[in-house]
Order: sequence, then structure tokens, then C-alpha cells
Amino acid sequence: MAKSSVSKLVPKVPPLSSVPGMSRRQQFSASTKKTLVEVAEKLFTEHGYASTSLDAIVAGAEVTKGALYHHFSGKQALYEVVFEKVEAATAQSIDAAMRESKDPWEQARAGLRTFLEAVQQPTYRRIVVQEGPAVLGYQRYREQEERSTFTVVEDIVAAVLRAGDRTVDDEMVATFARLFFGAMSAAGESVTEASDPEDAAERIELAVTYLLTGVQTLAKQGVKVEDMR
Amino acid sequence: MAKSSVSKLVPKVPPLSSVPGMSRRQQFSASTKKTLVEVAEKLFTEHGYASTSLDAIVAGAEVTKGALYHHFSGKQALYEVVFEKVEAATAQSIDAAMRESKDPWEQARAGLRTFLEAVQQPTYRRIVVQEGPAVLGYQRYREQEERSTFTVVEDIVAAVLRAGDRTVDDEMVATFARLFFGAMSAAGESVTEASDPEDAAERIELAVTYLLTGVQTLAKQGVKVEDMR
DNA sequence: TATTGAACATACCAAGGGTATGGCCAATAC
DNA sequence: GTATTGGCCATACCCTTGGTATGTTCAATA
Repeated sequence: MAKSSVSKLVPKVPPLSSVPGMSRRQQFSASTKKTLVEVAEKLFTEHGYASTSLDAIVAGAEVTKGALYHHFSGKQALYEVVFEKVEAATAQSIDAAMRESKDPWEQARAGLRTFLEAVQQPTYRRIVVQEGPAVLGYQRYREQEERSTFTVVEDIVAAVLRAGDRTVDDEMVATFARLFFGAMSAAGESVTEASDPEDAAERIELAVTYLLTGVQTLAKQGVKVEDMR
Repeated sequence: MAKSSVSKLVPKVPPLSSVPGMSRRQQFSASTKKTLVEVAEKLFTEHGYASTSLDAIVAGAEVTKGALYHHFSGKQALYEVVFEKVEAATAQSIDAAMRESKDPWEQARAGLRTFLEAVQQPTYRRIVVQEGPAVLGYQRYREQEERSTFTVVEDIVAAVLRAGDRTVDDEMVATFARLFFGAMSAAGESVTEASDPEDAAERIELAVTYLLTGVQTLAKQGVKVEDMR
């Protein structure tokens, strides 16, 4: 079939500002793929996974389903790419914020603050926190998380914990990191959903500081995690 | 249309053990609705929301879509009923565990332990934690949560916190409760997903005890949450 | 006894994810 | 320069599935 289209020889949208090692054809291909991901990210964020049709995505990207299925194996695969992109961006921004300081405690503060900000972004909340587990399934969700944002949080937690108690092993660090990660995610939701977000954020910081002060106090007294048994 | 069915005058499944104040007809109706919810709970837990078709549900309940749409306004509404049922059961079991003791601290321990157990149940994890936010939407999810499980957790947190610092206001209690709730949810996942669940659960208890000990220590020193500002 | 309405069953529709097929053209071979 | 190939994408179609419209039955009430 496919009665010759009217005049599709020249795409309306020029490719990415000419990349060297790529042929002209490859550049156009990469451009459509990128556009697809961007449009998908936008629509998934606004309307959610189930309420975003592939037709809407391809229409937004000004292509057809043929193009979409050429680049991705299906709707979920496209979502996965968007998911990874969002996660990677978040992890990177946290990492960047931490590198601005040398002091471990200051790094931790900066990292947590950035994480709290990130977790409030509509895109991150919707795509990663809210729908990620349901769409990807818990297994894949955890795997993705494991090699980006969570790892960064784990590093922060490890630094803070070991500052007071050098005896904690990796397993225990991971456990604390899980707890903190969960707490921070909930905190992000709490802040975003609050009638007065700024006030809510302040309370969160208070609460976290209180908990951390408790940990610090124990550390100063030489109390180890192992002593809890 | 609807060419008369073969012989459906008598349902195969007898109604609930005869309830007094209900007519025979009403009992059959209630039985149908109950069966629908039970089958839905089972299928949603096993295959997830999206992968569970209404056809599968009505087939499992041995009725037709006509019956389903007579009792519920749609798939999501049915899910909502299942969700509420699961949440209510969980909240109730926590509540029951707490009432077994009189000592506030012992109540808190029992409550948290029960919560940790509940959060590992496949049904609770899948329907409430994993897919709840995505299916119900965040707004409705929070609303439901607010009037069942979360409230119970909030009571626990309030008791523990105020034992050491009577000056914390309700807003602050709610904030701590959010953090703990998030941490405990993550903990549940962590335990369930671990290669050695028992070992993981033990580490969680260790970590939580450590954090609580920190809070206790601060309380003994007369350090208030407000002092963190 | 007539009538009404709750409690379903049957048949149908439309949206949407996925597939099959084929055309176009740049890049490579010769 | 010409032929050929394969990446890139468009069109048309299929089929599952949530939802609806309509019909049927029978218990409860008038």
C-alpha cells in the first residue's frame, strides 16, 4: 500500500546542529528519536502513562507509528527510555551539587537539598515516583533506581554514617540508605502536595536535622549501630 | 436482543449464610458483589491493574460485565473498592496489635512490627504501595491513605515523639509521620526483595532502633525539635 | 393479579496498542 | 555511473478491551 506521500523528501525540522561523526541520514534519524522521547516525556508527565496514547505522541512529534516502532519496541520501552533519562538527569544534578563542596557534611546537606528539590519536579514525581513502579514493574524499577539516584543517596548516607561509626558494614549502609530514600521520597510528595510548600519544606528540614542530630549525638557518645542488638 | 439464557434461574453459588435483615434477593446480590471484589483483589494482586481484564474478572466470578457494571461504575471504581478493603484490613490489624499492650512504647513496637509485616504482604504491596498511586492518582491515593493506615502510623509517631518532647505541634507530628511512613514502606520493599528476608528485617529493626535511640537521647537531654532552627 | 424495578445477560461500539507491508532514498559496492 | 541494499519511516489493518445500550427475568410491592 502506502500511496506515495505528497512530498516528504525534506523533513521540516532540521537535524541536531551537525554532529561530526554522523552521516546526514543518521542525524535525521537521531533527531526524530530524540523528539519522540521529548514529546513522550512531556505527555507522560502531563497526562500519565495510561492516558497518553501513542497517536498523541507521534502526532506531537509529527511522525507516524511506523517511526515510533522503528526506534522502540513498544510503549513501555519508550517509557523506559524516558524514565532513564529523567533519573539520570536527577542523579547528575545531585552529583554536581555535591561536588561544589569539599566538606563531607556540607556535601551531604547540599546533596539532600538538591534531592528534595528534584523530588518535587513534576516530571520526576510523575514518571519516576508515581508511575515508575506500576509501569516498569517493581523489578525493573529497582534495577534502574539502583544504578542512578539511589546510588547517589547511598553515598551520602554512607558518608554521614561512617563519620560517626566506622564499623557499619555495606549492608547496614544500604539499609539506612533505603530508609532515607523512602523518607525523602515521601517528603517530596508531602512538600509538593502541601498548601504551603515552603513551610512544609522547612518542617521537613527541621525533622531531618533533628534525626541527624540524634545520630550525631549517638556517634559522639561512641554508640555503634551494632550496640543496638 | 439477549436470547433467553438456558436456565439461570438458580445461581450455583448459595448466598452468604443467611443474613437476617436482608431479603433473599438482596443476599444474592451482595454475594455477587462480594465475589466480584474478591476475584478482582486476587487478579489485581497477581497480574496488576493494566494486565487484568474485566473479562477475566467476570469470568472468575462466573458472571458477566452486566453484573459488574451494575455494581460498579467501571474498572477504576472496582479497584478503588478493593484498595479500600485492603487498606482497612491492614489498618485494623495494626490497630489490633497495638491494643494488646498498655505501655505506649510497647504499643509502638507492636504497631511498627505489624506494619512491617503488612507491608510485605503481596496484596498490600501490589495494590496499595506499587500501583495505588498510579491507578487512583495521587490525590485520591493520599485521601484514602489519610483515613486508614497512615492515621494509625501517625498515632504511633505522635506517641513516641511526644513522650520526649511535648512541645511538638500537630503539623510537626504529621511531618515526622510522613517521613516514617515513607521509610517503612521502603523498608517493606527492601525486606521483600532481599535474598534473605529475615536477615533484612533484622537490619531494618536495627536501623530503626538506632534512629529511635537517637531521638530518645535527644529527648533525655531536653533537646526540642524547635531547637533545630 | 398487575406492575415495577433491581439484578443481571447479550450484543455492540470505539479507542488504542501492536503488526504487516511496502515505499523512499542515502550509502555502499562494483 | 549504475545497481543494490538496508536503514528509516508511512499506511493500512487487526484485535484486545473498557465501556454502553438494550433486553430479560423475577421478587417485592401495590
